[in-house]
Amino acid sequence: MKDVAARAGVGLKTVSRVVNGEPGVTAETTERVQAAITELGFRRNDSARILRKGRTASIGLILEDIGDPFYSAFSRAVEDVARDNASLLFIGSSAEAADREQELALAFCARRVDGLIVIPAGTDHRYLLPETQAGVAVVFADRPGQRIDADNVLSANADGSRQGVEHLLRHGHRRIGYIGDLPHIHTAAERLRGYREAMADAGIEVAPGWVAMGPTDPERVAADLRAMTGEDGVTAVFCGNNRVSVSVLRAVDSLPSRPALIGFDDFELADLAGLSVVAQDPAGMGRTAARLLFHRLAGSAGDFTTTHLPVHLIPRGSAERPPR
Amino acid sequence: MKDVAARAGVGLKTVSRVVNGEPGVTAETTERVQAAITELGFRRNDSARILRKGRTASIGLILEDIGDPFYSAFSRAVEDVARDNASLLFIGSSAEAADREQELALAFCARRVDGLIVIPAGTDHRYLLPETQAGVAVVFADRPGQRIDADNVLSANADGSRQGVEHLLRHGHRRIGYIGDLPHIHTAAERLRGYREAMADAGIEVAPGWVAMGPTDPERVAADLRAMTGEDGVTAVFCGNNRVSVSVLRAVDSLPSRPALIGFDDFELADLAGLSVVAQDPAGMGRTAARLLFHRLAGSAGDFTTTHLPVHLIPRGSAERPPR
DNA sequence: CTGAAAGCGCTTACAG
DNA sequence: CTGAAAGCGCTTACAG
Repeated sequence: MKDVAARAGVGLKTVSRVVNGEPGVTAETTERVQAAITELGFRRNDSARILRKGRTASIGLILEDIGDPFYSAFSRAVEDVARDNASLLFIGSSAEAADREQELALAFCARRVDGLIVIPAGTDHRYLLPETQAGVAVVFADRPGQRIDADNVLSANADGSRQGVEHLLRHGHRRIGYIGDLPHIHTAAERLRGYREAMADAGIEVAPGWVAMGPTDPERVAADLRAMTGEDGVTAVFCGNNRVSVSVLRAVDSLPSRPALIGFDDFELADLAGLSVVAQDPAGMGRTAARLLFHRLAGSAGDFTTTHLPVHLIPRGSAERPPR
Repeated sequence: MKDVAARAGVGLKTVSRVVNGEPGVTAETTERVQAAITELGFRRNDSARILRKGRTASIGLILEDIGDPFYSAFSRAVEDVARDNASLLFIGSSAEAADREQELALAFCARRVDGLIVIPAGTDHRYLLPETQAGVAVVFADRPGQRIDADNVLSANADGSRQGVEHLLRHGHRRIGYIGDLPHIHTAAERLRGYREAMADAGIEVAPGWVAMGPTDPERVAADLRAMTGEDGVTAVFCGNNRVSVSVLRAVDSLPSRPALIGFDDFELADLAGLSVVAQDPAGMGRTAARLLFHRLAGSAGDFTTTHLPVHLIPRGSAERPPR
C-alpha cells in the first residue's frame, strides 16, 4: 500500500479510500491510484485490516465428520447463511474425539473468528469460557454443549424414537429391538430413552438382548442384528442413526427371516431400499444454528435457548410389515 | 500481551517467549507470566502473529458442493492432510458458478491463505495470476485449471468411460446410451469422449438419440432415459456421474424393460442397488491434491504436473446382463 | 536470561 | 478533497 501511495504520488489514506470505495476522492486521483494498483499487482491484506477493525468476518464450524451425509447437508446450509452475512467459513472434523474438538475450537478462536458452531464430541465445554467472555459467540448443534451456558439447536430425538416405536406397535410388533451408537453420545442416549419410554408406555418389558449400543462399524451392527433377531428374538429393529441403517440394510438379507425396519435419519437412496425412517432436517438445523449465531453477533442479548427441531416419519414399506 | 507484561512485571518479549514456549526464560519468570495470562484471560491473537510472520498456516478449498458425497470424501482427505501440516482450512462452495468461484478464491487470497485447492466451476483462471505471482500455491482438482499454468489432479475420465463401454460390449451390448452432465464441464466432456472413442473403435455408429447431456436433475434424466430406451432403443445405459446414476436408479423400475446399467463414480449403497460402476477415488484425489499443495509450499519448484488417478471397474450385476 | 525499538499492513481520528 | 501520526497485537533483530 505504501508502494502504491508512492507510485501514485498520494498519501496512504488516499489509497485506503480508493481500495475501499470510500467517497471524497477526485475521479482523477482515483484513476491514478487504480493505475498504480494494477501496475504493482497490489492486493489488500485483509489480515491487517482485520487486526485494526476488530471483527474478522469469519466463523468456525466443527463437525464430527464431513463425510457423513447428515453433516454435509448441515455444512452446506451453514455455508449459505455465512455467505449471506459476508462471512468466511473455517471448517474442521473432530472425528468424535474431544481433544480434537477442543484443539480446533481454540485454533479457530486464536484466529479470532467472530463465532463458532460446534457439533460436540466432548462432554465438557468449559474450555470455551474465556472465549465466550471475550465475545466469541458459540452455538452448539445436533448435541448440546455441556457445563456451559450457550445456545443449542437439536433434533427432537426422544420424540422421534417414540414416534418410530409407536409406528411399529401400530403394525402389530411388540418384540422391538434397538441398535444404536455409543451411549455416551447425546443423540444416541436420547433416542434410546425415547424407545424405552414408548415401550414402557405400551406395557412391554424390554429384554436385555433387545438393545445393542456401540460403534457403528458394519461388523458390530451385523453381529448384534443377528443376535437379536434369532429364534424368539425381535420381529422389528429400530436403527438409531443413518450409519446403523446402512449397515443393517447390508446385513439384513442374509438373515433367515427379514425383520421390520425403521431408521432414525433419512439418507439418499433410503427410498430405493424401501426403508421407513424418522427424518431429521439437517439443512434446517444448519440454517437455524447459523442464523442464531449471526443474530447473537448482531447484538441479540436474550437468554440462551435450546431449540428442538421437529422430525417426521416417512413410511416406505420396511416398517409396515406385520411380525413374521 | 502488553497487559500481561505489565502485570507480570516483565517485558513484552518475555511474554512472547512464554506464550510460544521459546527457551531462555527462568522457571520462576515463566510461572509469573503464566499466572498473569490466566488471571487476565489472555489469548494470543494469531492474526497479529500472522501479519508479522508471513505464512498464515491456512489454505482455502473451493468445491462445487459439499453436499455431493464425492466432494465430501474429497474434503475430508484434504482436511486430514492440512491438519498434518498444521494448517487450517477455509471452505466454500461454488455451486457450479464461475463468479462465485472467483469471489471465494479472491476472498481467501485476501485473507492471505498460503495456498488454494480449487475444483473449477469457471473456464478462465487468469484472475489467479496476480495471486500465484505473489506466491500463493494453487492446485486444481477433478477438473483442470484453464488459461493458467498450474498443477492439476484429475481422474482418468476418458479411460474410465472406455473401460465401462468395453465391459458392456463384452456382455453383448451394442446399442449403448450415455447420459451425462452439462457438456461444458470438463469431466462430463472427457467421459463422453471416452464413450465415443470406445464405440468408434468397436465399429458402432452412435445414433443421435443415444447421447443426452444436461443438468442432472431427476426429471431431465428420467425423461432422457425413457426416450433412449424406447422401442428399438439402447439396451444399456452409461451414467456419466453419481448424480445421474441415482436419478436413473430411481426411474429405471418404471421402464417397460430394464436396460443394463453402469455408472461413473461409486457411491454409498450402490452395492445394495447392484449397480456396476467405474469407481473413482475421491479421498485419494483430495490427498494427492493437498500433498502436492504443501509440497509446493515447502518450496518444491519443478514444472507443473497433471496427474491422472486411475479408476477401476466394480461389477455388481447391473452391467453384466445381456441385451433383452 | 531479559527487554526496548522498529515494523508487519492496514484503519482511525484528526487536522488542514 | 487529502494526508501525517498513532495504533491494532504481535515478532524480529539487536543490545545488554
